[in-house]
Amino acid sequence: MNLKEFSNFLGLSPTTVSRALSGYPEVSEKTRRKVSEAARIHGYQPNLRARALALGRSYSIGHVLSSSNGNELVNPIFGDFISGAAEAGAAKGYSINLTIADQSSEESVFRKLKAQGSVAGIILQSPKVHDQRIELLKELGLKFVVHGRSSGVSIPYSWVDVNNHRAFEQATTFLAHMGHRRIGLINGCQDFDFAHRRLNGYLRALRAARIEPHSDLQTSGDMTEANGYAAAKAMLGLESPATAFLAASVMSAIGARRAIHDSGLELPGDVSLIAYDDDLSYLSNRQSPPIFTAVRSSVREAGEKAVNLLMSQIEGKQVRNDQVLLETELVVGTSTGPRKRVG
Amino acid sequence: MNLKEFSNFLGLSPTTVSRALSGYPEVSEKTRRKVSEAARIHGYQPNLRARALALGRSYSIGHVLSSSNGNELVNPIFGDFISGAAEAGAAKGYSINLTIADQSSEESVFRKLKAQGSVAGIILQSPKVHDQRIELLKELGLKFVVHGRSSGVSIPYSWVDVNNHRAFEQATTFLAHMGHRRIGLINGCQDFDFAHRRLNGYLRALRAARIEPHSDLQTSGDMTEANGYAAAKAMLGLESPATAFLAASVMSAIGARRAIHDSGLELPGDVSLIAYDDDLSYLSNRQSPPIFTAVRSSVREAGEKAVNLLMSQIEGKQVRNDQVLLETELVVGTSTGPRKRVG
DNA sequence: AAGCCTATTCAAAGCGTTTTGAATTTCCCT
DNA sequence: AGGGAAATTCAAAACGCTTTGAATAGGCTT
Repeated sequence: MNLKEFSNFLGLSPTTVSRALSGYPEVSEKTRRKVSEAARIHGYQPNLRARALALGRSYSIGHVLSSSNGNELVNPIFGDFISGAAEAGAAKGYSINLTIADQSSEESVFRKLKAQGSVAGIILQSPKVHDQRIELLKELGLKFVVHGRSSGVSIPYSWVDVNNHRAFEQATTFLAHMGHRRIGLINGCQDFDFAHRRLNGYLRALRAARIEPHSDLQTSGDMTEANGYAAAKAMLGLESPATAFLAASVMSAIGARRAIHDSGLELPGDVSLIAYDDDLSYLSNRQSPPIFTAVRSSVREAGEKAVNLLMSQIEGKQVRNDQVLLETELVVGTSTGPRKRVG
Repeated sequence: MNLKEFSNFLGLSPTTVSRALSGYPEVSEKTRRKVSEAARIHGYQPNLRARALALGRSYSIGHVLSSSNGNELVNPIFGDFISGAAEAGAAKGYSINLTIADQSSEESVFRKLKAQGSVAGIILQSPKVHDQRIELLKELGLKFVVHGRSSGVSIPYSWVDVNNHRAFEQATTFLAHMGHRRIGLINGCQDFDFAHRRLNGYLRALRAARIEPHSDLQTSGDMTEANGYAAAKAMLGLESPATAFLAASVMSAIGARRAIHDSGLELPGDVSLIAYDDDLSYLSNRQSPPIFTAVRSSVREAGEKAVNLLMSQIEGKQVRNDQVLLETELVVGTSTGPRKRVG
């Protein structure tokens, strides 16, 4: 059933029906009621494609999932992030348009999204240090919000990020106060901006505590269980082994925990461990007390915030470069304790 | 730049340009080359919304993410599944349309997708036992493929599923052959069809091995680390404790592993553990030897297969009810061993 | 060079909305 | 009852594409 048929059936013009349904004031309350009642009963809904064409905009928010070719690593936070984003969008009638692109085709995907007009705006994920895509998106004139920031990009843009620097500085300091001086950092991939900031926060705290940083105690890589295991295992095997760890995700923390057990050590008796906790729904660390001492910030909430920012940009008149910095909370769980005195 | 401008610029009619770009035979090779060259240089791409309207179909595949209200649990397999789906879709120019709905609004979301014509077809996720949505989708005349099956639904429909029954039967038998007789099942939520089938596979193997099933040894719930821990902990505390576990996901297996260590037991010395492994990219169990003995099937592959099935249904003339049953492989890792003889 | 058939190209009519500007109705006032 | 303003309603023109049916150009044959 299309508008023409439906309005014929009602004995009204398409104009009136369209206006009645969109809530314009030029239509009498009586006919509006009649129309919306009939629409409900007969299940009439305006065709979204036609509507988008006439309106010149699509009620859809683009996400481009990047598949680093070959290595098809899906970010574990993706599910929770997108679910938050979808919910925030749904509240205003937006749905999510998901595309996938490898590094080489990403630019052309953005251009296509722009030319085809299939999205009203874009959420950019996992920015790298000096991420080229930000300038590209500005240049293309696409509206976007970045989940994260990109060090080295000087033009203004809109973002939602966690205070990663402060989070890792705080966590490192916490361990230092417990007497730990061999603190291993199991970081995410260095290319990513958030990993970069976390490293800086860690180094800053070490400096403040007058602890010499050691490259042996700093690793970075995919935030998988396996990598967490390998990194922790290596740092426990050093001549002067780590007595505490900072893991970039609960997933790597789980791997580290396995390495600790494998090495015949106890948590938190022999070794301490702090995780960065994205508060993922299927990997909850919200027991009381929490399993892992952690710096926590909900990635779902970040998804919601990012979409809300984007929508205010879409609906707003002027371009705004709103920025939201989320703080983490340090929650103390059962994985940390004072450094064990040897001998 | 739209078609009219672009064709004006080329000194050709919109008709010819449109045909040249869509590869119709009625246009000379010479002009086609000229047109596509110019399109590349000037970055012309047909507006997707207008195209969809004219063609009467959208190049988009719908996924409805269900947010069981309040409890916002995102399925951990979602990321990998959707990434496989997106990739298969992208190969044929389809993008993914993601909507979110809670249980109560799900039906109206389907109706809306149909009425608005915003998707060419739908992928239905995580079917329950006798899932109402299947009949609804048939009735609405939407094309769809189910990821999983639904026991109790008798009408024919298209699906991609793993042989869950066989997988759990095989895993249980494997443990029984190692001498285990107290085998705990840490299952997914019973409402879901896959959990139902897994339970049946487990029971069948027990029967074949002449082991009496015990309700103490069967739990079901969200496939989280926390639940895996709680379930295993309880079964290890029984008067006659479990000596082996089957976990419905690697995530619950990790929780179970923690419970085992917490109870002062060793893996696989004291207790054995088999996981169902979705082969998630960030939770890989592909080390050699694998950490967990597991029944494995890639959920990413399932995503690809489901979308391919859907697209053949969309593009094909007649409605086909293709069905794909994926088999799991049993990979032996370091988490299983013969039952420890006591005393 | 004329004639015919085929290979190209084009103008115009959709697709299902929204929206502009005009036409109609309604209502109130004198 | 008549006139004018305000409140409703409508016809027609976009939006940017595809596609049908008609028109033109091109290539052969005689």
